[in-house]
Amino acid sequence: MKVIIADCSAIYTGRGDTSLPRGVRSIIVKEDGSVSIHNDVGNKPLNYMKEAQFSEVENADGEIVWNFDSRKESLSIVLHRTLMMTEMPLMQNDPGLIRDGTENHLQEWISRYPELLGEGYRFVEREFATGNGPVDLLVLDAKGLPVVVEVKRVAMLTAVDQCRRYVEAVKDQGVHDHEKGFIDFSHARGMIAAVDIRPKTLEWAKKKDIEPVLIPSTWKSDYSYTEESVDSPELEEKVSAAESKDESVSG
Amino acid sequence: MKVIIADCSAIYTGRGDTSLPRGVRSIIVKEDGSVSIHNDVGNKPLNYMKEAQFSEVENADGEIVWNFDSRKESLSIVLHRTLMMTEMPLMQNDPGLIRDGTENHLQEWISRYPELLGEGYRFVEREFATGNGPVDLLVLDAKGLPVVVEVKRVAMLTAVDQCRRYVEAVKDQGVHDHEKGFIDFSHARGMIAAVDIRPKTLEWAKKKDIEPVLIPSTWKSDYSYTEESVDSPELEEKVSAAESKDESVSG
DNA sequence: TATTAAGTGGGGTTG
DNA sequence: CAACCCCGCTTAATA
Repeated sequence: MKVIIADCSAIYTGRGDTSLPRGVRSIIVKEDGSVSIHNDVGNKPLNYMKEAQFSEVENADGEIVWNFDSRKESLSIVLHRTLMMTEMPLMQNDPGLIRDGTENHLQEWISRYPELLGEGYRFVEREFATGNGPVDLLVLDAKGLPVVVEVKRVAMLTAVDQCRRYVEAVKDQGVHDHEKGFIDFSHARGMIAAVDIRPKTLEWAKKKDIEPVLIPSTWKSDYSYTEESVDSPELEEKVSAAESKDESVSG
Repeated sequence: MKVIIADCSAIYTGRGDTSLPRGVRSIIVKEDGSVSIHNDVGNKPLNYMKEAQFSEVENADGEIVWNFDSRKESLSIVLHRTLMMTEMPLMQNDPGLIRDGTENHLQEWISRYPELLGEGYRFVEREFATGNGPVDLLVLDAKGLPVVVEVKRVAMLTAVDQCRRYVEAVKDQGVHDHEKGFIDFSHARGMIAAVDIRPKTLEWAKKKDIEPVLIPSTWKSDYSYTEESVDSPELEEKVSAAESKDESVSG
């Protein structure tokens, strides 16, 4: 990884178009060709590009220009004055971050306890294809009628939007020949299962006949207690995989 | 800005929970207290936190531990071995990035040419509050009926969701006493104005009575040609504002 | 402070 | 490759 401090300006064209006025910033170039320009505020870079093709040229004013190009975008950085440049090797094949308590975990956990959603509810499928995107959970209520469940940690208005879209999509399917038996989607209902449902979202969901279900925030501790394949094994796996490949300074 | 290269590990708790296994990475600490941990791939940090309260302690193994705390979250970094540490001042009051061709620009441009949306259409308001979020454009059609317009550069399914939510929200308002006259929202319609509408989105929009309108991709050149208050003035304003406040090394 | 939405969103997954 | 969705999204604007 290279770190450069420089009085620089930049122009990006690609998915958008941006220009960065002249100023002293840090430029970080990674081993894979990724580059980012940082000011001294916040975590996001001002400009950036990943896995780019690098080339150095000189402009009409005799200044160094770094070009980073990929198929669809390009970033051009003018180094008006370079104040510092250092380079240090980092770990290769970084195992990366272990996330816990993600929506995916929550979804998996709820699928094991469908009774949380309603008495007599039965789990059918996760990530069920509706035709307008996969819905988190497909379950059957006590009467055997399908319920389409959008799982969220925090539910906002867009969760209601999503859920309605799925309900309407499955209704278009009519009767579905599922491996677990025929499912008649013509009377499908929508449901939002979330640890936190915002007041406005709650109101809107009820108005649109999407049933809100609150999941107790204690689910996480129960999850890590019951589900042994989550914490340490995943970590150990990642670490050992990384170590076996790693040839970096950390070895 | 400080840049540290260290063999480190980290634990974050806050909006989620993550753990970062031990490895050599770069740690960047900015002037405002923001911190981020980078590996040698991509532009995104592994762990990060903004505007945090810093404290340094020592753990049971005699290693240095950096804690970054804010009201709702905390990041703890164990420095097993520090390999490098440098510090350099950057520009203060960075003018930041100038974006061009944003959705906001597109929205403003369309509002000047409401005829694009339909013959005899009149512009009423941008960012009109619907009660379920602000809609990009509120216009009146040739008959004087309100049309709620969602503007997008690229329209996906969520654009249809949004637009429908706005239409349904304004319909709840009934007759609205707008400064430009009474508007009867009971017959409000929805519209998506976008440079690119994806096939599936187009299909879904039609199905849900949201009228799709394609904006020619040439809008950008027309915009920068006709709208003089966009490019150079904004840049100059930002730069001069920054310079007047700036006390950094770039001055 | 909370809500809402855009972003060069990033990144992973699935068809 | 496109479509779709989660993310500790981040950041900005607005009420």
